[in-house]
Amino acid sequence: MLELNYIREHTAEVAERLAVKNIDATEALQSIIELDTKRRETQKELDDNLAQSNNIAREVGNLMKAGKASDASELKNRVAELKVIAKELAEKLDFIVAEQTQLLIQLPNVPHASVPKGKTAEDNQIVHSEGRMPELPAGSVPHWDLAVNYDIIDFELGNKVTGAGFPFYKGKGARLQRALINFFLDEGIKAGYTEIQPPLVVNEASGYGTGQLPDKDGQMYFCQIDRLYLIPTAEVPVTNIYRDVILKASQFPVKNVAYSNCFRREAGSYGKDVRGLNRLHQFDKVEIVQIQHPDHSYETLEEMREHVASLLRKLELPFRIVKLCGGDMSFTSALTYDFEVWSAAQQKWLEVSSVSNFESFQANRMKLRFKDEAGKTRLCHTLNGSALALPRIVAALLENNQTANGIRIPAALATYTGFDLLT
RNA sequence: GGAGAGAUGGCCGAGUGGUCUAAGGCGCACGCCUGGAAAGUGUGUAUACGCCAAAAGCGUAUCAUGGGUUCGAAUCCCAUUCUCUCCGCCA
Repeated sequence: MLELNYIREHTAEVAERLAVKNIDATEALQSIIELDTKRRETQKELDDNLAQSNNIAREVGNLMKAGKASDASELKNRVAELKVIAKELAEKLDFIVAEQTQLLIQLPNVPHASVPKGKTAEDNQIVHSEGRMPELPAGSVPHWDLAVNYDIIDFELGNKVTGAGFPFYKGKGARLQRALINFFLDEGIKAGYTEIQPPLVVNEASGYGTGQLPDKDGQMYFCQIDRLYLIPTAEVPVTNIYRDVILKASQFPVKNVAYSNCFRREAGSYGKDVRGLNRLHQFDKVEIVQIQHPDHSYETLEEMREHVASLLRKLELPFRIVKLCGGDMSFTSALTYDFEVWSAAQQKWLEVSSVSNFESFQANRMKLRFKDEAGKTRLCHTLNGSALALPRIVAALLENNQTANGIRIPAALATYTGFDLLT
């Protein structure tokens, strides 16, 4: 949620920057500001009314104590009158605030000044490329075939037991999953992150805190009877640790790394993009989250970007980094780098990580603040990134490293799998 | 799931209808004292919104959350959430 004061003081600028995300917010912003004026007027009236009531109640108390109860009845009536007005004002205020919040909560984050204009992924900026795209031997196949040939991932079984998008990992496939999770976590810990094991379901307040609600309501699995959501990413429980928290400036940067299953309904997805591991309803991901002083969040974004790059380097995967254009960015982000690995058999780039700075957008929703040097309470900046999401990494590892003798496992990972050739 | 008890400021804890912007203690910050430190001592110590050009100041709200009773609620009533104890079930 954007900060109200900022909107009030930089209305034109906010509208301009939201236009980069292809959002015409002029009308919404206008309404928000009009509502804000009304809100303040109404609150002033209400506060004054309540102040009068409080004063009279105090007088009544004094009269009672002085034994002049009869003198108080006039005053009691006066408060009764004030109360009628107060009730109306309170209802009016609630209504205005609800309307304003509704508008505010639907407004996306403004993109950073460096974000390129654009509508779709086509307009994203490639900012870095690295690694060699392998020439695959004749007879090479995509990972969904390798999964069957080596009996390591069973999609059919997933269909039977649960449904599409919930595969079983078996034998060395399961071992490979576990190896990747441990590798990613260990690398995170080495980089100074504290490991967290979060709950896999969250309540409504947490969904709002990180911005999944109300924007992505239909994309999360929902457990009706307990009103809990299955997490689409560990970002949600981990960032919400800091909901309603006031940090000390000395605690920056807060660095957490968490492995979790992620659940996504992916409503509306179809076609060949969902083949094999390309898009699943349940998948594994290690997520890094940082909370930082507003003055340093962009340095932190670069640091996180470098961390993710180092992981891909160690996995010997060719990758590129793209800076997302306004139209392709998420609702909550101010600046996002996507990481894509080259999937040699599919002959395409697969997104494996998204590293974002949310500035104060999430912090404002969550009331995540800190005391600055002057003792003033201010909003923190939050950042997160996948480091990394497993399925597409597995797809690329299997495809890129297939040989006549088996699938080669990169050295950094072989320590964890216990084998350097998957046969 | 059943029965009972409870939820107060960063923490502990007092407070069962009016002076509660909540006693007392701990912690923390700053000062005094000291050669320095400890001890001692003094002062301060929440959040949000609003009024104000701004600071100071003032107003309103907040004692788990949401309603209600009352001129007046931390205190009484109702609902919800959470915690603890006992019983049941159970990885």
